Amino acid sequence: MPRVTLKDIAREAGVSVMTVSNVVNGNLGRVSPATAATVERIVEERGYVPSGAAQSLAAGRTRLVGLLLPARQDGTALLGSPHDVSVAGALEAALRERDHHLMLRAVENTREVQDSVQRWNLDGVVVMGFTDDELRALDIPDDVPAVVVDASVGDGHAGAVRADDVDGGRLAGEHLAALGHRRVVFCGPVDARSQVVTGRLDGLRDALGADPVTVAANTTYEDGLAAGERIAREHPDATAVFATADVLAAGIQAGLIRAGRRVPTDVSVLGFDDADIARYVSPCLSTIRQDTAGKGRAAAELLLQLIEGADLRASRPDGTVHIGVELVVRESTGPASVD
Amino acid sequence: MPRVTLKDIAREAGVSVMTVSNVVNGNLGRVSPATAATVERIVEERGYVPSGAAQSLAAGRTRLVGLLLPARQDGTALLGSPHDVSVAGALEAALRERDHHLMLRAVENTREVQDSVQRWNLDGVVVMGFTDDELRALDIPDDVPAVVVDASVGDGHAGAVRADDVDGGRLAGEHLAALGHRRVVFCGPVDARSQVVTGRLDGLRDALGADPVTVAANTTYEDGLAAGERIAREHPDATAVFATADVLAAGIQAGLIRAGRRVPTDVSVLGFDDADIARYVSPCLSTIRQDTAGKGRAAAELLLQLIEGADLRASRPDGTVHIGVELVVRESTGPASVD
DNA sequence: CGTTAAACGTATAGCGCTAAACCTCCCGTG
DNA sequence: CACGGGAGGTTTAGCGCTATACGTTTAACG
Repeated sequence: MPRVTLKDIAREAGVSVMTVSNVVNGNLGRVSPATAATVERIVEERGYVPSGAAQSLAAGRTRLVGLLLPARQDGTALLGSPHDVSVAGALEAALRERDHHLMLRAVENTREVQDSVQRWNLDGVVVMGFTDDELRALDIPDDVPAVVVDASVGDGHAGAVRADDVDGGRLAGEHLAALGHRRVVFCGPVDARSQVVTGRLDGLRDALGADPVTVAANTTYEDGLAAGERIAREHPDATAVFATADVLAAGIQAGLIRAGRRVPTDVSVLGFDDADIARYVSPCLSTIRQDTAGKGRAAAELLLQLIEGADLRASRPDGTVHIGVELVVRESTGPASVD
Repeated sequence: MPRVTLKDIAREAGVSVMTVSNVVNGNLGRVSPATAATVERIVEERGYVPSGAAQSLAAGRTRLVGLLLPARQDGTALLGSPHDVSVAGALEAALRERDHHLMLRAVENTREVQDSVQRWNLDGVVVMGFTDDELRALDIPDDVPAVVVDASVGDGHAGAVRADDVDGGRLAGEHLAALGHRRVVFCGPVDARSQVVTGRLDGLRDALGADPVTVAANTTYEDGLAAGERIAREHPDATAVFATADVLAAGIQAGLIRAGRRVPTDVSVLGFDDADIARYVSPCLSTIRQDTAGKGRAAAELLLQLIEGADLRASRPDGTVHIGVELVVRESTGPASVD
C-alpha cells in the first residue's frame, strides 16, 4: 500500500499541506484549535508518519545519529565488550526518548566516516571503542557534532564522556592500601597510552603513594590468563593486581590460580566495570563499578546539546563529562599477606 | 561546508546532472567512456557522496535495514545476550559489504514498528530477541521484507534464521547417552514454548530415547543459580543437565556446586551457544556451538533476497534457514555416575 | 541518397516536505 | 472611517535525486 502523505491528509481535511505540516510539528501559532483538532484526528485515523527523507531534504535536519564503532579484523563483531553493549543500549533508549534514531556503523577510516555522515545527513555521531590514536586517524570532521566515549579528543571540537578514571584509580588504591597492600601490579593496555588508562594509573599511584609495577595486556580473558601466570612468575612479591577491566581481571585471576597462588589469600585481584563476569567467576571479583547506562544517557544528552548548537567549552573545562564510579567489594580482595 | 551535489559535479564536468547520476550509479549504457572517466575523476576529487534522503525520495529505495529489538523493562539495554551482539555485528558487516546501512531500534508494539519502517522507508527489517508470542503481537506488516532470528514466523510472509535446534538437541542427547546418562534434566524457558526451545527438547528426547525432566528457567545466570540448587534438591537422581544457553548453564553449574554436587563427577552440565562465558567458568562448559556470525550473515543474505523480490517459499520448505551446530566437549561433562 | 537506429546525451517532472513570503479577513483604535 | 495589525491561513520555491520522454548526432545499409 502506498504511503500516506501530507497531501492525503490535507485533501481529506480540506486544508493546505502547510497547515497539516504545522499541526504535525506542533507549530500551532498559525492554526485555529478547531482546524488543529480535525487534522489531528485524521492524522491519527490514517496512521500518518512523516517521511524522514523528505524532512531531511526540506529541513536539512534528520534526527538521525550515527554510532561509529571500530570494524574488527574479521570484519564481523563490532560491539567489543559488554561495557560497549550496555552504553549502546542506553544511548539508543535516550535518543529514542527524544525522538531520534540510531544508525549503527563500523568504520575503518575517514572516508567511511564521511560516507555515512554525508549519505544520511547525520545530525551527529557518537564514537566508541577506538583508542586515542585510532580516533585521531579517523579525523572526525569539525562540522559534525560528535561525542567520544572513553577516549580523549585532541583538538577539542567534540564532546567526550568518560568514567571518572582518576577517581576510579584512587578508589582502587585506597581500598588496596587499607588492606595493607604495598606492592601492587597495574595491568591493562598501558601501551596505548590512552587517557582512560593513564588516568586510572595516576589515581592508583596517588592513593598508594608509590609507583605500581605495570604489566601490559589487552582487555581480553586470554591475555589476562597469560598475564596472571606471568605476574605469578615475574612479580612473586606482589600482593595485589588492579586490572583495567573485569574480563581481564577474571583472566588474571584464573592465571594466578593456575600458577598456584590463592585469591585473595596470596594475591588480591581488583577489576573495573562491574561487568556480569565479575559475578560469574569464583571468587567473585571486587571491582570499580562504572555506570554504563548513565554513560550512554550522558552521551545522548551531550550530543543533543551539541546539535542544538551549544558550546560546551563554555560550561565544562575540556568538554568532557565524567561519570562517577564506586567501589564494589566482593571476594577477590582481602588483607595483604605478610611475608 | 555545504554538501557537494550532483549539480556541482555536472557543472564542473560540463554535462547534465542525469549523466553524472548515470555514471555514479554505474548506468553506463548511455555514457561514453571518456565522459564517464571525466565525471568519475571529478566525483573522486570533490568527494561526492550521494544523498540517501534524495535517493530515497526519488527512487523509493533506501538501502536501509532496521534491526528491531525488544525494549527492556528499564528501557535501557537492548542487545540481551552475547549471542545477539555477535549476530548483530555480523549482520552489520554483511550489510555494509553490500552497501546497506543498519538502523538500530528497540520497539514495543506495532505502532513503533510502523513508525520506524515508514519514517525511514526501510527496505527491510531483521527482528531479533522476541519470543514467538511477542513477535505475533508485534504484527510485522506483510508488505515489508522481514527476517526473523531465532523465532518462528506465523503466517510465513517473512524469512527466518535459526540454529538447527533439533540437531543441537540430538547432538546433546547423543553425547550424554554415550557417557551413560539416562536421567537428564532439560532446563530453559520452556514456558515460552518457542520452537527454538521445543526443537532442542525434541532432539534431546529423540537421541535419549526417553523423556527428560524439564525445569523452567529464564536465560540468566541468576535463574540458573536458583535452578541448579533446585535441581540438586528436587532431582537428586539426575546425572546430567542440558541448558538452552551457556549463561544459564554456568549458573546451573554454580548452583549445583553450591549445593554440594561435583561437576562433572556427580552431575554433567551441557550448555548451548559456545559463548565466552563457557570458557570463563570452572570447570569449563561443554556446549553445543552455534555459528552466530554465520547466523548474522545468513540473515543479511536472506533479507537482501527478499528485498530483491525473491519468493523464498519456492526454494525452502518454510522460508527458514537453519544454521549448523556442533558439539564442543570441555570439562563439564563426563561419564554418568553409577549409583 | 534517404531511412533507421544505435550511441550519447538533455529537459521535464516529481518524490514529500518545510521556510518564507504572501494573502485576506476582521477587529480595535485614533 | 482609514489604518495597523493579528489571527488564520495559502502559495511559491526548492531541498537532491531519478525515471521517463525527448532530442541530437553519427554510421550503416538497402
